[in-house]
Amino acid sequence: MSKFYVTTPIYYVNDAPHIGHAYTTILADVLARFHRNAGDQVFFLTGLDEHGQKVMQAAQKRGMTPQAHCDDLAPRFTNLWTKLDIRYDDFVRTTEERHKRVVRDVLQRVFDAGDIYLNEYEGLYSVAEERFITQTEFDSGQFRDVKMLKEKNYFFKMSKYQKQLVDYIETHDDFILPIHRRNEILGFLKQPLGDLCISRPKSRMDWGIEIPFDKDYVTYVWFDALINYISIPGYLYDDAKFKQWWPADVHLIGKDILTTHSVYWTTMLFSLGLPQPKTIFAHGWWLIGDSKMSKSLGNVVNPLDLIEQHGIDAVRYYLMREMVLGSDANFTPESFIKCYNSDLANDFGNLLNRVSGLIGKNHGGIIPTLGTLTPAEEDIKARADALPKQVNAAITAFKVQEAVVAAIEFVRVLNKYMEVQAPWKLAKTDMPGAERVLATAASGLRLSATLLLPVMPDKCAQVLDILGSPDGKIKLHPPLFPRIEVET
RNA sequence: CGCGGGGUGGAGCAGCCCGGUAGCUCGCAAGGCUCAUAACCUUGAGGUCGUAGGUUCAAAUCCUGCCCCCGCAACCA
Repeated sequence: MSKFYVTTPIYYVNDAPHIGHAYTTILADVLARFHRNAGDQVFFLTGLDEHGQKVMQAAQKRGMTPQAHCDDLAPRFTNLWTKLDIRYDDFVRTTEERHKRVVRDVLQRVFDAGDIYLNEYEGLYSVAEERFITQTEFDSGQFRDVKMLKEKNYFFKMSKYQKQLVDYIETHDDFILPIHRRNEILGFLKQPLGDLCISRPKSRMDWGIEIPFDKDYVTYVWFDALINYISIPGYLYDDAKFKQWWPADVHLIGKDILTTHSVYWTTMLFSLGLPQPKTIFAHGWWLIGDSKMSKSLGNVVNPLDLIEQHGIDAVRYYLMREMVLGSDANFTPESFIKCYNSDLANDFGNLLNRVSGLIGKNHGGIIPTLGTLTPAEEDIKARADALPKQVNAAITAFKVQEAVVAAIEFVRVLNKYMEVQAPWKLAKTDMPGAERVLATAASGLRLSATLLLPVMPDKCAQVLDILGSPDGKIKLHPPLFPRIEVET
């Protein structure tokens, strides 16, 4: 038995959650559930990033104080997580004192260690990005709201750790995944790394955590936010807890925030003398019908709509089944319906109906016991024995799609087995044979449901309840995944 | 030389890091079954894995060149 500490990014509270937030969080939940089922001690942390300029602006626009704005939006996230069946172990809000005190302490420590210095800087500042940009970046034309700004600020000596970071990445294969992201970062690190501006003068922006050694400044939102990964497990305040959980096993992130995690965060940890997380995993984006999801295009998918129509488990299944971790995936209602009908209705749900129906009709509703195996059952059993290992290996390698596919393929094997053995025929001539087949199918279905439990907690629990145990009585049930009929 | 992603049977994809007879789902055709959510099962048609070279006994997979497609104001996993 080991421990598993998984994090999601803490989401920036300037708007309502969308499918992207939901995806990352569901992914974390699925991994967490797999590890819990494997007997691991699990700590699953998610939460909200509530400081920074954009939050302040969003609040101003609504005529609210930043805190009131955050307090208003926070339940929209937590309520969604409830609806999505997310079982996190802790939920951090960066405006909480238990987080802020650690950020202040970290700033002080890094400062005392000589890794923070004050410097006057004049340069191009992107209001939108909340940071100074280089001339090259400005020339790219990708930044708006750029103005010349001259001010004193505190800088973190990121450059000091560049070599150490490169060495670390090169000697730790699983540190940044997938591999192409690792190469991307190594490529980025071939250029000299600058230092990171980590302060904002209150005169310009005061919605943040005050820097302990200079009350005229608050700290940069990323320097604040990243620390949640250690503040919540008790860094500096609960040694036992911190020792138990840190380093994290995986920081799940979207590919857009790879640099902040693999460069900013890692060098911060070096400065603190803390071990690095085992893995930083950057997944891809959900594209909506081949284009990026964006609010201005109006194609942002609200996960709640889908859930209301088809149930949370189907949505969780689709998201895990469809995206190869690390690549982008395409979200369309059509592909959702295909995936649902094919895997869940026709294969999984239908197999349950076949098995439970036959047991009900021919065997008095009592789930038969196995009896003597024939080669056909030996074959099923061999596959069944191999399956959990296969699924666990896939999960360990962050190949969630593979794990899900392996489980559903086994369901197809069972459907085929049923077809070949035809227990509905055997019932007329060979009752023990019919029982043997149905017992095998029921047991296989229980295994599939057990393996898919992390992905579809509710539906799989229902399957396990319906099929109970050998010798038990099946429960009557409506179709678990009614087919979605598409009107043409 | 801006950055990144991608080009695999009709559609959507996996495989590529760790070379070894090209796989899945959907669709299509024929057949089977009839317990089941018009679901299930079998067989078949259909691909020189963008392209030109290279390495190798062997390349979708590694290397090099080229072509084509997509995304890149803000929001944002």
